[in-house]
Amino acid sequence: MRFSKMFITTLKETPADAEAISHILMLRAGYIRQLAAGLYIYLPLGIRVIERINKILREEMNAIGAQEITMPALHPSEVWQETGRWFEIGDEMFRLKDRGGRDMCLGMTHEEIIAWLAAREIRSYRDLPQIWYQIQVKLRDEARPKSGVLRTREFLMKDSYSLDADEEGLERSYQLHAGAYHKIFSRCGLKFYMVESDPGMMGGAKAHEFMAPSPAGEDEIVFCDSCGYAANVELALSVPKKAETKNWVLEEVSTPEKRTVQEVSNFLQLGPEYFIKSILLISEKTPVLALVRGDQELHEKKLIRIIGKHRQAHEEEVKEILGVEAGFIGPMNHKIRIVADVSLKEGVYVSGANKPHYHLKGIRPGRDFTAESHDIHIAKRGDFCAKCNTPLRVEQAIEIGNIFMLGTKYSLPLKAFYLDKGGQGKPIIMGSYGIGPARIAAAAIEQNNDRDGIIWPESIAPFDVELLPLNIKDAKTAEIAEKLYKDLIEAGIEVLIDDRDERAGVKFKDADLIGIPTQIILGEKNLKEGLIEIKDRRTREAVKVIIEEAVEKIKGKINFTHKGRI
RNA sequence: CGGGGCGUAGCGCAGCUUGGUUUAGCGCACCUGCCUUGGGAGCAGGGGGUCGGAGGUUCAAAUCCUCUCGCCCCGACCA
Repeated sequence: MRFSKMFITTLKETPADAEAISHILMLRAGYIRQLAAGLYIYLPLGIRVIERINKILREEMNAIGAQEITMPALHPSEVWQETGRWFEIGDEMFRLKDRGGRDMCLGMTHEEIIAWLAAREIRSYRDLPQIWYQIQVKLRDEARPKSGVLRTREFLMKDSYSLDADEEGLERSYQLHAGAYHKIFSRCGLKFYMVESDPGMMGGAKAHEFMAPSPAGEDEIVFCDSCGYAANVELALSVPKKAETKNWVLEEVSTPEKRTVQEVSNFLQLGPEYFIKSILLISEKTPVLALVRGDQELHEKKLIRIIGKHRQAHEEEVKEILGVEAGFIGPMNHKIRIVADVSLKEGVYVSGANKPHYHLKGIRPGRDFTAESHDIHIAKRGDFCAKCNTPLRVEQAIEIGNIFMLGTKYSLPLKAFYLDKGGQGKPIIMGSYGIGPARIAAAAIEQNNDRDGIIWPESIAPFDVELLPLNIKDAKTAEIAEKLYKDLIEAGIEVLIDDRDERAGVKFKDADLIGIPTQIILGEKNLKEGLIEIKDRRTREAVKVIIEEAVEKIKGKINFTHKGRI
């Protein structure tokens, strides 16, 4: 491809709207343009990267026996009503009516459509297992699109779905996907982790996320370097540092106007780890008192899994239910359900006395109150691994893929059944698996860039090499550049030749910005000696080679295995 | 949805507080010519905006007021 013919518009300055590195660089280097919030145009360079990623996706999906199909982005509401998600999902679903007044929606994911298809086409256990996938657009009316291509309202997704006869089959399909995902992200040159994740509204028993560590990521993941435990903070278990058990006897202490843990802690000159925070919540059925240690934060999502959907109680409700004003609530003498964090299994604490302006010192869990014990705090750095007691690490990351075991959540309502060997009708066991190609591209940039621009992993760069004839008006330069260009293409290498009549500085700057991993520099002085330069974008190391040997040397530098070309 | 910031030429910005001396300005980009060719050159000439939109105040509005649309960031949410 010729630079002069290709639509490449680089920007010298950082657009004011961009903050994330990948967003800034994709804009500046001419990969994308923004149409509206969360809606992006992919320019010629951008689509080349996406296509290369998609090629890897297809190869690895096909390798585990998955079959490509394509489903509509526009869905009738009925299938979504049958699984209930039409009603469960709120504003995030784009809804519309067709000319006949029928409710429709734009597909945010395709479990319903797959189950619909399976219900019609799968009849016997002999038809199973199946893995179907597509690389197609998803539409979600995100509350807050952000960080360029990292969170958008319309995005490409490789989504696959497994159909199995039983749980063992699902486990196999799940493992096949986990394996394929490892290969995909490795081939894309990403640093990533597979972590346990919350199945959330997708339903089902087990789920994992693939996370590319980056400060631009929206997720936090917790790691144990000793036993390998890795999980999203949304469900990560941890054991907070123990507080020394004091020799207190149970006594009331006066704490006038001191309501928050912070205030009482300062007032009594005691660390927050000696306090019990008591939070009254109203779940769908009943009030629940949640207890966490004063230095811990209550984790809403963990609690949802235990008591279901809930909200904080209003001030009046606190008085009505517990008979005391907020700020002086303690765990003792209540008749309602109490859920305490695991860190409160033992120790001795201070908490509200259930009496205005008084706290109780010397409270012992078990003796003074009883509660259900669950991990309901937010795991943080320095906490200990719940499995092996090693200090945990926390890292920010971009979610680049996820895998879910769904079970029968979709097959039952959509009547996707098959007949087993005994002629019995059984629901198909499903799994669903997603990867966002744009997030792979953005994560690759977040993980690989420098002051001058992008440094693409070879496998997903828009081109393998960029040819830089510095002075295109010099006849010899032009002639050698053209020959090299043709020879490289013939050798199966994808080349961008900067054939513009620009000064050397401009070409260098653009080449570094665009980030093609290998640069071939043709300067007049070197050419006179029969030499060209092969320069590595990442290390900036350059080697001079004899023109005649250039093609072989370049082929040697490019990692062909990475591209799956062998 | 709550909080904050911002909309002036393709991009980055100044002007707005104290309305009129601005036919709205600067840098980059763009067009023409000369010159230059190893890290976003130089000189000369030139084109382009009516200040997000609507309404209002005023003799006079980019500047003041009201409404509205859009974008970014933090939070909530996130199948």
